[in-house]
Amino acid sequence: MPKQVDHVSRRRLIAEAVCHLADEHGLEGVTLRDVAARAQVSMGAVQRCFRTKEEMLVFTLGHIGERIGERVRARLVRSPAQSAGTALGHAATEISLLREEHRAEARVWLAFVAQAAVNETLATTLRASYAPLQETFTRLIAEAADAEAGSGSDAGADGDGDAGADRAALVDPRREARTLLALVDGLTTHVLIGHLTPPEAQDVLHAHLARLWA
Amino acid sequence: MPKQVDHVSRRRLIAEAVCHLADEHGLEGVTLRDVAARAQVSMGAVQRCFRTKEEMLVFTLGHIGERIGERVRARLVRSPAQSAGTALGHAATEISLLREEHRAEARVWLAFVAQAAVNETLATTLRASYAPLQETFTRLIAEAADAEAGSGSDAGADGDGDAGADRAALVDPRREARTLLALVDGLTTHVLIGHLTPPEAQDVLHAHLARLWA
DNA sequence: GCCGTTCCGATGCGAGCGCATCGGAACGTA
DNA sequence: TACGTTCCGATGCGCTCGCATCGGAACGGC
Repeated sequence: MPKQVDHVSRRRLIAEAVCHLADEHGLEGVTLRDVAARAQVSMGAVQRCFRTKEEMLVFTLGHIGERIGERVRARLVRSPAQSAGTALGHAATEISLLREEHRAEARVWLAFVAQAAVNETLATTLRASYAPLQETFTRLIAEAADAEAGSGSDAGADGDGDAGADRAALVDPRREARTLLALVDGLTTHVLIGHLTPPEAQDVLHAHLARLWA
Repeated sequence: MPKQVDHVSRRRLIAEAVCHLADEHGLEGVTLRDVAARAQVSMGAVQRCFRTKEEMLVFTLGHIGERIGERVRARLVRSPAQSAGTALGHAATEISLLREEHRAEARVWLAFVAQAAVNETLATTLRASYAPLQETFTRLIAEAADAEAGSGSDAGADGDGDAGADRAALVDPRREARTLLALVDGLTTHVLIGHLTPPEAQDVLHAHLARLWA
């Protein structure tokens, strides 16, 4: 066998270049030539890895989705000892992409989301990333509600003596997960366009989470 | 004076054409030629109205923002007799753009939001639309909280006897407005990419509003 | 009726795009 | 070492883009 290259890692390398360019100039600023230049490979190499530009974009989107999902998972195993409620807060903070180092990722994500609204292939890829994310959040919320129902309230300020079980029955974990996911995406968007500052968004998110249990 | 045309109405006509095209193929599918064809004018006419493409896009964005803001305002004056709480619900439903006839508007909006993340001019225009919207929601929430504090709870199911005043003090209207705005935008986005169905989003929104007062 | 002004449709230009093509470099195998 | 296979960098093609240009149509004032 003659020269052989690692296609997988090269595809990832190219996907990273796509991300950098999309972060700077939006998806419209992503051209095969610029991608090749940014990835330090030739255009021919890019064309070998991806038959068309769309194939490249779809792969990149999947790549980002995987990375974000992985980050949430990593964050969850990093803090397993604490309550499900705090774990939920950590996970939500993780996907809100508010920290400066993830701002670029958020911009790229937003660019793809907009494109997915008019491109079914991208939309499918995007949904494939959202589904497990929502699943994870649903589970976390259910666990947190169970924990709250089982023990007394740990951080509540008011003297409400009602059993948590009642509240757990009132909270629909799936609906709450959807709410949280949509809220986080909306906050991220508003930060990106400068309508909210990161601390303001953080404050909103924190308040929402706090109300979930209070 | 020789031939004179109504520039204002022509600009609006062109803006509508931009919206139609952006709805179908995203902002990338908006070219001067296609816009001219869709608006049934020549390319020269488009170039006369807008010196550059960007100027056209900025105007279009402002146009949409104005239209949405106007719709909210119209909805509010149409149902003034009811409580501030229901008015809030109506306004939120209005900007969530979930109804089929507004889905196109939502897609265009999303396309512009994504572009605004990498284009300061668009971002400024966008913020100019969000600011009064948030202002309106802040006011509505404050009024609703006041009304709740003044009278007894009207729809609460639990037998909680706490005075509403305490709760009103706990609710920060501005923060709630930010939350609601972000949630609505997130829900709209998730509907557009097919992650949620309109009824699901409607359900989430309704539950969130209900919890605001309960 | 001629003129001055405003408008616009058609056309051209340079640039940049995605994609196809191909000659040769690189490298394991015999 | 000679060969066969895999890879890739360079180049070209056809196309579309935003924008500039310009000749003439439309129309009120003199």
